[in-house]
Amino acid sequence: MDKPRVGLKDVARLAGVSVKTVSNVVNGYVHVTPATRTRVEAAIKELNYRPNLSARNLRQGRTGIIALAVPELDIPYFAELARLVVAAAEKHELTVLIDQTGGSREREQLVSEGFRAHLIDGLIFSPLALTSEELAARVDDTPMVLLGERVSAGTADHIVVDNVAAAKEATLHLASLGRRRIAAIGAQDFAAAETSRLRLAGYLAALEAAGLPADDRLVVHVEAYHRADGARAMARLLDSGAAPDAVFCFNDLMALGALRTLLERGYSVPGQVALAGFDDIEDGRYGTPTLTTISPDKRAIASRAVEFLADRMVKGSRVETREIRVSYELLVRESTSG
Amino acid sequence: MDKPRVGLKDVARLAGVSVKTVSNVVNGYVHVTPATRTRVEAAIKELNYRPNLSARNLRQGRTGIIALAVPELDIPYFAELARLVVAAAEKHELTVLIDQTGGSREREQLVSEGFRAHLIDGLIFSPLALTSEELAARVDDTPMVLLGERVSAGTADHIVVDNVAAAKEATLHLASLGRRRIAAIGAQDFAAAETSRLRLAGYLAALEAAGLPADDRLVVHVEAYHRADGARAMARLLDSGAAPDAVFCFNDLMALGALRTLLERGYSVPGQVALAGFDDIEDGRYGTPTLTTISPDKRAIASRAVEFLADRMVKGSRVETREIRVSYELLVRESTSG
DNA sequence: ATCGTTGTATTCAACGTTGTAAAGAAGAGC
DNA sequence: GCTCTTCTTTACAACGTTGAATACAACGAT
Repeated sequence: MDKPRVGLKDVARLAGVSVKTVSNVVNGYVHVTPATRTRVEAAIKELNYRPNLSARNLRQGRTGIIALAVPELDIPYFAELARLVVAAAEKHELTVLIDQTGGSREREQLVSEGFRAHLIDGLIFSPLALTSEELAARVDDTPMVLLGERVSAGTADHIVVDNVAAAKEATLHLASLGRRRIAAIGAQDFAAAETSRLRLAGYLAALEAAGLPADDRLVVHVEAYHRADGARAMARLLDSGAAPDAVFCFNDLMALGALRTLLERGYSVPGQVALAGFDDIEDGRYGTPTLTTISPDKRAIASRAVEFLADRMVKGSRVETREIRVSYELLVRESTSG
Repeated sequence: MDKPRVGLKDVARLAGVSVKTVSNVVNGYVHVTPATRTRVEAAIKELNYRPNLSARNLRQGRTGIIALAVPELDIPYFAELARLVVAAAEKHELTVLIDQTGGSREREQLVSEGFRAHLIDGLIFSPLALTSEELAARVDDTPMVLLGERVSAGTADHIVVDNVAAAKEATLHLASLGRRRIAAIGAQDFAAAETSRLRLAGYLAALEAAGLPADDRLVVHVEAYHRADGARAMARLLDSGAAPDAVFCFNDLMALGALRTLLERGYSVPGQVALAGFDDIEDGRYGTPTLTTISPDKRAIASRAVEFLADRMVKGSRVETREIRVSYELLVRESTSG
């Protein structure tokens, strides 16, 4: 008795009705006599029947599953986002399947080319390695919503935060504290590094607006946006003798790494070096000092992304591609105001 | 031209072969002439054909999808675990669908009762609210592997860490530093709180072994295992006048919260209060001070869980239920050895 | 020539659902 | 009693795929 595999057929036989009637009961169709309904429900319970989703999906041409493709789940920003997306999807009766790309071009290529085709009805994608051009070259026609800035990505719906303005605001905040040697951690060179480019642009714009000179030695490049990268970058910055009195890290994770390095070496934060990050991850609220950061409206990102996707799943590609900017907020905490 | 929906049929027509032949090519069946294969492959590419997984699944009776049900993705421990499970599943050619239960009895009940039935081939479940009895009462016959201690859960495969021994070791470590008033943060009362019970048992065992008196005022109860709970618990502990000189937190997240409270109030760590956690999440390695913790072998947990599941998906319920203990390690860091 | 044998391709049915169309039952109105 | 309508239930086909069985060559070996 390993696989009794019960289907509508079995329930129907037991209840003495047709398969379709059982189907009707399961789907809450209105015109079913209370008597039959009860009988069928009893049979369902007795056999412990569960609808076979594969069959249903095949028949209906849709699965009710959407994918969320992010670089890594244990980057807190994406974990928080994932939680919110799953919650938002639930409201639309959608299930979320999470794909980890590891930020590798290869895996992102796969995702974009639709290797989950026919399994998912839509895709929310936060690309790291793919350029706008590569994304535009996509052939698969599964509805997709992109997260994160991609210049000229007119080929898909798009949820963005005004990275330039936000980075500028964060940097200006540091300047407003009287800091003159404001460093930036998180510059990146490769083609697809939009986030880095935009935040750097905001940083530079702020320096100019504040009448501060831009100094190449204050801009530190990193490989990835992890704690370890921030820690290393900070170490390099300090060793270089650039003597920063403030640092804007392009994300919170690097800021936490940088913070660790600073404290390890006996610097006081914000006394000697003020520190600001980007993302508002929960860790930043519990470190010592707590972390000043740019807080993008993640809840909005998640819910708008799901909305867009749900909409496009109905309307198909007939609608113009849309782009939405969600709001952000500068949260001043101890790392700049202790 | 909204939904051209290409299937084997269309490819077959274009290539001038039968549907089955196309299927054979897609599945890498050996006996296909190079000529036909090339022709079919050309047709596939031209039409941009993708196999319909729902149909395939329906036919084969399996989906290749397993679910991982955890309380919350943005609890770093689970995020890290999720990443490892996804990676392990990939090796078995399985896709992971992640379910967030929020730790609510209702959602956990749903998961356990198999509301994803027929969509998933197996389930890796880390329950929080359900008792062993409730889990044992499960009717759904989808293979399941449980993560985390559940006394007498002989009904499903089971991956555990020796929580009692680990908690004891952590506490003994604190005692070995000469601390006499070692507090515990993370006690819980409800029926299903196995983790809490076991770690508490380990803590008490260590006190006894070290010849220290157990003091109720040093044991703090919490609602959940988040940073905020740890912070509040620590505050209560300090306010109560219990004057601890060390604290063992039942997870790292609470330890980070507790750390925040301690530093905020000017305590030196580990000078005045030493601090140890459990889980070895990455945050703990970058705080200041870095966090002493018990590091369960998460990689093993993930890979064994997937292995067990894959095995049971083949063998069904014929095999005896198994239980595996994975190893752990005490990592001494600054919060106890600064 | 005949008989396997092997390799290649096809036909057919089935997986479990649900939409469509239509059949049967039960009143309402004449 | 008869038709017309409304409610309830049914039979059938189809979704796209693949396993089983089978047809058809081509080739050696008899």
